[in-house]
Amino acid sequence: MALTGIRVRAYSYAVRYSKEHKAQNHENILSVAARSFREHGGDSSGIGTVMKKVGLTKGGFYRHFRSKDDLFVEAVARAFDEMGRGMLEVAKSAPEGQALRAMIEHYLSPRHANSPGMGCVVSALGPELARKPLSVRKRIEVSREAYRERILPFVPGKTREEELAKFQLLFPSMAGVLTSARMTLSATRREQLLMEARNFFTKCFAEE
Amino acid sequence: MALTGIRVRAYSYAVRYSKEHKAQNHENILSVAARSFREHGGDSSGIGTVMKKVGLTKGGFYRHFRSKDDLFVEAVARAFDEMGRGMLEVAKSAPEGQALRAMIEHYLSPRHANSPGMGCVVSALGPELARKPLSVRKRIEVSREAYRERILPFVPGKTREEELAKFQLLFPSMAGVLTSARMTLSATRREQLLMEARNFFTKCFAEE
DNA sequence: TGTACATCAGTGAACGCGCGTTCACTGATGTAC
DNA sequence: TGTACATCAGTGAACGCGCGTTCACTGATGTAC
Repeated sequence: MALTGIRVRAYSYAVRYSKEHKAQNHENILSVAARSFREHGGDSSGIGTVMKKVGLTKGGFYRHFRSKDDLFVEAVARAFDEMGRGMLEVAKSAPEGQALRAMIEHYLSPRHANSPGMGCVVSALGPELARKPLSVRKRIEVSREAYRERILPFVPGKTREEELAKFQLLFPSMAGVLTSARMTLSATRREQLLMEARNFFTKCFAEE
Repeated sequence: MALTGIRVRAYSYAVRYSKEHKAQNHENILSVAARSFREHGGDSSGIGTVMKKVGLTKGGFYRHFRSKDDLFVEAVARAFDEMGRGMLEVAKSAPEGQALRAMIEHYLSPRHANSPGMGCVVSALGPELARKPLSVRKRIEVSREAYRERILPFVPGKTREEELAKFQLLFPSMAGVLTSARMTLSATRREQLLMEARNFFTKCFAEE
């Protein structure tokens, strides 16, 4: 055993399942986790549950990730990516000059409010992310910045600083409103809040 | 034992500790919990830790609360109350007509961003609250509404509906920005974000 | 062509740990008589 | 005035449970020879 580590491997052995098979399971774990974390929070969604939903047993988890923290970081990255992809689609299929408006309406839609598992990471996990240890927060900030960079081209502004400043106000504010909407029990009051917020943010950020 | 339950009690017996002593411990548990929940989240701050900080053992907890959920609800109520009290102080010591502006500056201060354990419940626990079972959310909504009613007199508006609409936009938005600020690793970027947000919200809501 | 064997994704049982909760007990109190 | 006793806040050990993690094992694969 100890010797094999030193021995030069001139060829690669076959694996039980194809590389594609493993990659597929890896993807499945990630996307199930990305949803589960946003839906139930990091502490309340366990590895066992995630793996069962993927169709595997929890023991196999560690062939894919080194720890739950690792999964968390990668699932959050996946969630930011999904969210970014959705936003880009909305922006690109909006009429000329209406991209940001369309994104605001998408973000503050009842649909988004009612499906946290498929929605914005900040609104679903923000405070929890802020409490994570530094090493985790550093990695999460990277994927958050990637998300921001995808949205930024659709934020009006003369300079990049101006765009950044607007983004940093608009998106966190919308996240807060969305969280607040999710806290609101009455469906009519929730939808009213979302509507007022759509009007407000559109007027402030997406009108010329 | 079984019989004593049926017997009519014509008087009340003395207790080991005075009523004040128990009430004091009750208060201590609540305020330690209110802080601990906001600092570490509901799942990560345990009854044992809270009781130890109060100077008691965890077994005694159930002489004060029926369950952890009960503590959570009451601690959140306490947190809303503390927050409301602080806000009122800020509002009342502000110059004439500057109350809301002062509250915005207080809310979006670096001090508030750096001490989640003593700050806004929505910013520290929002998504978690939205995930709680209905019975818990109902009780929490009550204390949130009490908080809102204390702030409302300082929100400008011709009708109550107008004030409500403004409150519902301003405070959740600020909560989102605060959470986002707490997620931001760079202290300078965090303070810059807070400053920009103070300017923005003041301009939008507290200027005539 | 045949066979021994290195591979590693996935299994399922087990581990230690901390949690919320329970419970028999303690002991200071002060009322009942 | 004296004493038996009901009280209940708080103690500390124990409970069951689910969690993240570990590990010996399985078994299909296909290369080395």
